[in-house]
Amino acid sequence: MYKKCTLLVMAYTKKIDHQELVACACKLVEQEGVEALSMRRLAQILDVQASSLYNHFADKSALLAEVAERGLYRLAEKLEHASALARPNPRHQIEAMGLTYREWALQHSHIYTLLFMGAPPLEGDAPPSAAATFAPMLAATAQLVGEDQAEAATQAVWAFIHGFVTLELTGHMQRCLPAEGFTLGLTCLVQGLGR
Amino acid sequence: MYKKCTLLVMAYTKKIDHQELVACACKLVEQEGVEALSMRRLAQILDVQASSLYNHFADKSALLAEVAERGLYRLAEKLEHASALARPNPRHQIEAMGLTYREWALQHSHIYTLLFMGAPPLEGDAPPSAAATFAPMLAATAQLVGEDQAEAATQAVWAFIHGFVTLELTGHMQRCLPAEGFTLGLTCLVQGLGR
DNA sequence: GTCTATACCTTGATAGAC
DNA sequence: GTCTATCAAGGTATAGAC
Repeated sequence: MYKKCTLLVMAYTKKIDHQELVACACKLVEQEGVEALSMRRLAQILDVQASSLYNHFADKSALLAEVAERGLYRLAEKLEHASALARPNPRHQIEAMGLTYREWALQHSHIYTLLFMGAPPLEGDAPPSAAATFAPMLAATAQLVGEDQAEAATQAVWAFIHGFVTLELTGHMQRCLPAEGFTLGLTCLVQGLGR
Repeated sequence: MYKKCTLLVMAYTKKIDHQELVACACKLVEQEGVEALSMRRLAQILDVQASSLYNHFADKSALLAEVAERGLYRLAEKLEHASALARPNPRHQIEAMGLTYREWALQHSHIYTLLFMGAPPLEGDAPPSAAATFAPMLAATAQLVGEDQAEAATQAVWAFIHGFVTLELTGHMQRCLPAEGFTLGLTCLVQGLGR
């Protein structure tokens, strides 16, 4: 009797923790990609009805934004760490960040795709955690080419790394061992920038 | 009477020309992107029922492959032309191809997205028109760094250009004038490769 | 070769009971 | 906060009449 009563009282009470929800969404995206993340699928994993999810965020895009931000912070941490290890030589820092960036992107391909291969960033023009991601690269390039050209140099280095990674991820660069072109290009680019 | 008879005879006869169909699909993708290309939409534009389209290709992916191949040939033509104009200096050729590539990609953003930002190429590992696209770049890099490193150098240059273009197309590089970082990076990369 | 009609799937999101 | 039930779209593809 008491048990039954307890169960009835327990019905329709909190089952979802927000952090757990986002973590689950991250995991799903990381393993199967953005297109695998549907309300129904996510609800099924959390053992909940799809409509219940809407009590925890406005719509799907809000959830995806949280997933993306989490990923971006992870990447930023890695880059900062790599840069710190290679200090104080800016060339070494840039090359180290490049290798780290590529490694992370290949290991978290679906998250990376969500971050940089999809639609433009949701917010106006200044993502919240984006600044932290590029800060170490900006610092290193500033040391290498001066403050004036730091932004352009960062763009160039980022473009190269991002381009290489995305070509690998989309399967457009399977011939020959890709790492060769990567290190060659990164070295040459840094060399060219540094004079 | 005769008129009516003629109309009846004309009914259920050929309305779709294959070339026209592909051209229409190209136009639609070029203007509104791949996701805008649905069987219903395409049929509506051609003033035909959606099911009729299946008499002209097996499925949607076959149609998309035709659209992509057409675009790739267009790009290949542009690159070949740009390279020819800048001969015989390989550095000038590479830089010219880079500028042309970027220009074409930005002008045909949706086609470019279809070509290089989506799933891996459909065929096993050797696209038909891909070779033609990269031939001039391979020739120029071979002249610059030798046959041995030509492939790696081509990968590096391609990665840079592709990366820059895709970051522009996805809106991840709107701050500051992007062309600055592009020419800077391309010049430095070519410079670094050529010694 | 085109037509009508439809089967069958997916998705995001909402209303109202509890 | 969760539930059931449902809406409103959208997609690819097929069967069979003409």
